[in-house]
Amino acid sequence: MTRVDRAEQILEHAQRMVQVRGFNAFSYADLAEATGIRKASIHYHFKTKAQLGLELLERYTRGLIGALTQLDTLPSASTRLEGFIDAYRQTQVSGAICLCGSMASDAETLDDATREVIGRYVRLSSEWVEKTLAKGVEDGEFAPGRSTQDAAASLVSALQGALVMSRATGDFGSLDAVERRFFESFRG
Amino acid sequence: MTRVDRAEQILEHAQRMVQVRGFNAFSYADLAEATGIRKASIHYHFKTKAQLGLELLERYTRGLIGALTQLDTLPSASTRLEGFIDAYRQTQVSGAICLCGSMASDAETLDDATREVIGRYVRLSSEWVEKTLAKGVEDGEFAPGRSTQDAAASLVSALQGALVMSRATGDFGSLDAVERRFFESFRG
DNA sequence: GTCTATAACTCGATAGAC
DNA sequence: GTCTATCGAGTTATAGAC
Repeated sequence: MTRVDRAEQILEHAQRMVQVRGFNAFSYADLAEATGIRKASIHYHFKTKAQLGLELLERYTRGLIGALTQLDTLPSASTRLEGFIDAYRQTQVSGAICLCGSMASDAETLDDATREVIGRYVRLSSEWVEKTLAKGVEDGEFAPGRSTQDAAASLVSALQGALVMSRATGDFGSLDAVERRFFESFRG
Repeated sequence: MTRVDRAEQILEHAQRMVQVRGFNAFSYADLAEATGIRKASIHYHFKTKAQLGLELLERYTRGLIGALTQLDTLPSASTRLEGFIDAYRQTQVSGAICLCGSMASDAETLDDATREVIGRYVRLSSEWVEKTLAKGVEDGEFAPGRSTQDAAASLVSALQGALVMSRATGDFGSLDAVERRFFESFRG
């Protein structure tokens, strides 16, 4: 297997493990078992676990940017925002939480560079929602009056929280509640 | 030191560590250093780490029930809800996240009994908010029309998420945004 | 209750052969 | 690129003295 393919395979498994179990609850031994190569070979691709975590987040952020670019091609602000929320729903039904939400929980055990990428992901999300919301208001699709900035920050927090809570309660309904309240507040 | 005092002291330190670093990122050695006794003595009070985690959550839930009972003595629904949100703000400024939010992130590494207590905590919170909101509407303090159940589930998710996100971004403003939007939606 | 000592294991990481 | 082998440190947990 080529270097990039193998690295990609490792990142794929590692991401899933972080999203399901947490960054401090999986090991190179787990990755070795999942990929079918030995621990030492994982170190060849990712020298340290901290480095693996950083590349995981950078890759995840690239994925976000790609997804948002895709969503931007949709015709209305509401369909774009529905698509955004749907991505969280997909994460939820797969039994995972957001990679950044998971790593933010362990933030104090990570280095500054890694924490910075998490912050950037959250800001990117929030700013995209705010921009999309403002466009919707501008186009007359949404009712004006509410703060688009507060709405964006609230939505991102609520979606992140809903994923974490639903895994503990087994109740997936809070994500729907978040979505309903979000759109309700911009109804004319 | 008596048995109960020592156990209480250990729980106090352990809770802080879980809220700041995560359940899988602190050890009996850390607790030994914090309390000034040896690792083996910690095991005398809490046989296993899983047992410590369970007792941590049960104690935290008792704290919630006590706090909600206190809040129920306040004169209006809005002051009660402000008090509820303020508790999250205090957690935030102390650099921590909710104990249940932290452990919910590691939920897949915990046993069923422990997960159950987390779920109970979330349900208790959400039901109290819903009840308080409904009372406010009934008393004419809040405008009717919105689903109190959706609002409660959204608020709890958003507060939990805001704590996690703010630690990664360094921006404490999302909690204020959540609060403003929550009360805004019930304004006449 | 708290101690010392240690078992049994897992962790991230490295050296060096192929 | 992947392997075997191993290091040193950390982990939870227990036995038994005081």
